[in-house]
Amino acid sequence: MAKNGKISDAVIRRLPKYYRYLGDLLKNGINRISSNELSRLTGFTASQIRQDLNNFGGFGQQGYGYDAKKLREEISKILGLDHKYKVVIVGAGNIGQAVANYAGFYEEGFEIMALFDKNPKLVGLRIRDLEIMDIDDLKEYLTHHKIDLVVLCTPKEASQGIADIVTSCGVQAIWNFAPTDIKVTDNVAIENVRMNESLYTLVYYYNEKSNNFNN
Amino acid sequence: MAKNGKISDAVIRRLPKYYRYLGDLLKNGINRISSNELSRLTGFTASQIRQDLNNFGGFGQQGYGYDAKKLREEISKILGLDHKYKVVIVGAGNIGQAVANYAGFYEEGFEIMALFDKNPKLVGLRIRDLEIMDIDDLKEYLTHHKIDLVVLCTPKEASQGIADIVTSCGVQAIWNFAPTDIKVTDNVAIENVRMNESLYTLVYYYNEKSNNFNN
DNA sequence: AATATTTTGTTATAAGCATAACTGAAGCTG
DNA sequence: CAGCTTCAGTTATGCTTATAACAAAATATT
Repeated sequence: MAKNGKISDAVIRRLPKYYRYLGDLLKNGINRISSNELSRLTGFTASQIRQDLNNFGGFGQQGYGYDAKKLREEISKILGLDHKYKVVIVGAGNIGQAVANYAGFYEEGFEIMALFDKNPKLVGLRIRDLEIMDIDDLKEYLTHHKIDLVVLCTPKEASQGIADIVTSCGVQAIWNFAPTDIKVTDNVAIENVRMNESLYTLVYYYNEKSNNFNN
Repeated sequence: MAKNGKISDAVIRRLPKYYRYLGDLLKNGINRISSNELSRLTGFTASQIRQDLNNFGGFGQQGYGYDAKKLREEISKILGLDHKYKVVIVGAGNIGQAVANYAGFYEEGFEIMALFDKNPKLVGLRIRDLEIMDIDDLKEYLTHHKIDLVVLCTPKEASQGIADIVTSCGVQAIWNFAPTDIKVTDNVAIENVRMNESLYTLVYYYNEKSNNFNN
């Protein structure tokens, strides 16, 4: 752990993977798991796994391992997946609709309350049970509904403006799919999904491997 | 740089961001940029930026800075964005369609050649200029077309199987949107877009910040 | 033209992170 | 139930990555 006592970002980003594999194990009826076995599954070293989990307390037992169900619940609590979250999607284009339609989020407690878009051709259209609303009504909506999380799927030119609006209405978490950097105050959590950067990185490694073949 | 002479992943993943901001600068008619100014824009330290760029050669000039156009071209070459790539999307559901419809990829040289899906209701449907093809014809298609990159947007149960098929047909790059770990041989580049993990991480930080408020 | 300033390239230092090693507790075996 | 094995928790080590410092080169200034 860092000297300031804060858990490092790298650790936090490994937790969802543990969470996923523990879920898989439970589905297969396996309830006992060692750091060694988890290492084999996740690709992280057993040492790292033990250290990661120990940041939050001793969830395991020497000579036995970890109880998969208990451990998964603990990680769930750490991440906050034991709560429900009210979500609004802004930008109901391709990505916005894809997020809205992704059933997996519902299962984990993310409830999509509304979708907004600027495009009159989209406004009024129904996605799942929700009618896409006019973005001009976003501020009004947010002042009357306590929303935890806004998914930002707007074109990059509009993103900062929307972010300003939603944070001014008290929203404290933004999941940003726009390929731009959003500035928010320190009390707002923001997480970027940078598909462009991901793709470019892939291409780099693709070429690196292809070049090897030509040597 | 690491001892083995290989550029570290962290460096590679910063390059797209430099690339993006350099593009923005050029759009605004700015052609001279210092590491200090780039630092202000990207949030990375000037020191890190200089070190990153120096991994690939001295693109700047002391006392002057970097020529934005030249530097952007260099990064383009490093990442391989100066080439064109033929892309096939497997899984034409929400995410597959979103990727297909995202115009930005075309601009950067990624040409979507075909879409495949298993669902008979989707097969035959047109996305942009492309008719969604039956997944049973995927192997046949790949044996007759040289494809650089496959975008995997299938349900997680199907993903490994599809990955096996496409790699056996010589595809050496997979952009995986399925929330599962795909095993590929060492000559295949794989990049995962883990939306679940991104969302869970966001929720962790959201709660961390909210808790602070209650103290 | 001489000097001060800017700014990179590069080296040195420090911080962060991951791996390895160790200790002791619990489970397993004969 | 004694000894052996397993395995988590924890400490120590090593490596990687980021930051800071510095020297040299080019630019800008007077």
